[in-house]
Amino acid sequence: MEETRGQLEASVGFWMGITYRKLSTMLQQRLRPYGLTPEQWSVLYTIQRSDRLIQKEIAELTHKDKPTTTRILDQLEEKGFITKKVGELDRRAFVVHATDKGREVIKETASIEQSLSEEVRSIMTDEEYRLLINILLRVHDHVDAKLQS
Amino acid sequence: MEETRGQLEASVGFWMGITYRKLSTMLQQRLRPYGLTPEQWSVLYTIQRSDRLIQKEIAELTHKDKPTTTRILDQLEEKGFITKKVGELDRRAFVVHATDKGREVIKETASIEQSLSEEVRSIMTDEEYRLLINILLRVHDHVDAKLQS
DNA sequence: ATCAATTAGTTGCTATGACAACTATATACC
DNA sequence: GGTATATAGTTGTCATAGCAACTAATTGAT
Repeated sequence: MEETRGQLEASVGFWMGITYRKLSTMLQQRLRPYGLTPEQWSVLYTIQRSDRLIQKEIAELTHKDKPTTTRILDQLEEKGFITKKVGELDRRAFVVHATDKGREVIKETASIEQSLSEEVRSIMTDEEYRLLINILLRVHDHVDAKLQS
Repeated sequence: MEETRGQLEASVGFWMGITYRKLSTMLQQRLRPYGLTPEQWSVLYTIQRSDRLIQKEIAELTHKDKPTTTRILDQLEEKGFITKKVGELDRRAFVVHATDKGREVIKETASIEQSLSEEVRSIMTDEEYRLLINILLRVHDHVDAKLQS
């Protein structure tokens, strides 16, 4: 079956990228009316869920590097979804929290992300789903460990 | 186990993205000495494998859109890995083929991509690997069908 | 207490990808 | 044959990500 899919079918990495981008595009289309991209959504969701995080913590939770986090936060701030406040204990750090508008947009859009997740989940068995997550985490951790060295 | 991984663990899409980027970064680091990125590598590999493709075909085989394909081909051409020739039958199209230098660099680097693929494959059973590919394709096809409409 | 090393965040550069608007050529319809 | 439509490719814009170099504040070592 895979033989009909082009020359790179043997490389699970390429298929992971292709499938991920398709999923991301679909979420992007559904979120567009709310003025959020999928990555902005995930950052805002993380902020709103655990309020009073600093950027470093947001970066860790969302698995983004610091420059990417800075820029996504800039966009969320421009759109009025978050505010940044210089840390009281550590004046290098910014404490980020969601505005009412930010909490509101997450409330409105949470079902969009959730329904896409459920849609994906529905095309496989629970056992397959569990295994998929498990394999992704194993691959991630393996490669992550190698990248440190 | 997944509960310790942050707030987005329920969304397989986010984990697919995070894991894919880790894999891509690792391949990027290993390919760097050869002056190729993972995406450039996959395009050049595809060209060198089925010579005399036109850009549209390359785009389809590598699952990239036309603008992205144009730009990656521009970079490969600048580096002397490919040449473009106006099509004889269809003067809108460019026939792309790999130069000796392009074929040489794929020969030198094929083992890098292969060993990373094998490394990934080694951290799961054959059955898990088969299932992973199969699930990725199913998700891809499902979302792809939805995106058309 | 001072100076070095660490840490939080920013800025710049490059690559990729989605999307829209565009040019040039080819095909179809009448 | 001429016009409408489709197709191949390009260009521009924005968002994300990796990487390197940077600033400012903090911590640590003596």
